[in-house]
Amino acid sequence: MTDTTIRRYTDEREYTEETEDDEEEVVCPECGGDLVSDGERGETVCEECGLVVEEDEIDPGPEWRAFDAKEKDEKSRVGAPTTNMMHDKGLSTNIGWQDKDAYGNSLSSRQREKMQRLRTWNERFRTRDSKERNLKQALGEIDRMASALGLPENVRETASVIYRRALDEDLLPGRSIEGVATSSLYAAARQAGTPRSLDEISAVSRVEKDEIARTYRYVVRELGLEIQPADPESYVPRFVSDLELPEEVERRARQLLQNAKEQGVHSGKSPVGLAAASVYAASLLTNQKVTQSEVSEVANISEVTIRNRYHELLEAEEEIQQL
DNA sequence: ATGGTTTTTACTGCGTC
DNA sequence: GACGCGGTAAAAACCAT
Repeated sequence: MTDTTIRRYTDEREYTEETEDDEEEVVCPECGGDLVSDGERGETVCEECGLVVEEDEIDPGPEWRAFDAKEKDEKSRVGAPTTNMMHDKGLSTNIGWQDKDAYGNSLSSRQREKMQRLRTWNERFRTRDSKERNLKQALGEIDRMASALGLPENVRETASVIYRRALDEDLLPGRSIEGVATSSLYAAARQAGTPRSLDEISAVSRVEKDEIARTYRYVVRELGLEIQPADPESYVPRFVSDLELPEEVERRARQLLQNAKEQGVHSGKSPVGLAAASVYAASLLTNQKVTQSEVSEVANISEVTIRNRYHELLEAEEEIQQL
């Protein structure tokens, strides 16, 4: 047991999951020969066997140079690398970037302008309504979960703000809407000081706990959300009311926790466990009849943990009184 | 992967109603 | 004897490296 460890119990540790992939080697899938790109037609052809490898319509990766033909020639790619990451798997309408018609002939300047406008609008609509749909579904989910957890209005709003930001920052591709929605709610609940444990959250979500945790970390990191480790005190009121204990217990519990904090006993421990223990200890001190198993029930914490924690709480209490 | 820390699980003994 | 409580050892979970 060390008192220097200031590990925080969080569900928010960051994992580095970023992988910077190098550009893939461009070789012919058939014969392995070098590929030569034909700027004229936007095709890539194998030197050896003449296989024509289709160029991608709209590059789903770095989108910003899809219209720049010169760049494209220099860094030509084979095929569309990540179509699965797109919500529609790249199946919705795409308009080629080249100003050629179906036969490879150049378009008149009038036509070119027209195509340009079409591209713009097609892109706008495509992304807009996919995002709208996305948002609608997510907000529905957030609402559903929030009411299942008895979370107030402001938390839902925060959650939806977080979700929107995630959407704007293109954090969605590769992650489920559900997962991100759940994570947003989790984050919002914590930010608002009415945290729900991962267990509680995952109970009402359609997503596995693991994924929620992972997505949560990701979202928090990408959006630079600042969320402190949950404060044990914020769980107290809920436990107290679930157990139908008087308000006196709540006050006492808070007091215990504050003392513990001053003594630094709480670092690295589960906030939920601490809260549960404080409630138990407090009801002991105020002569309420509550069993450990009852508390462990509402807090979703093992009795053993409650025992360990509440001893520590009482010790901390004594120490404080001696000063 | 590994290691250190915390939490959980499972079991046991003790006292009381 | 069931129940509440305490303790312990081993397993599992978790975070950090």
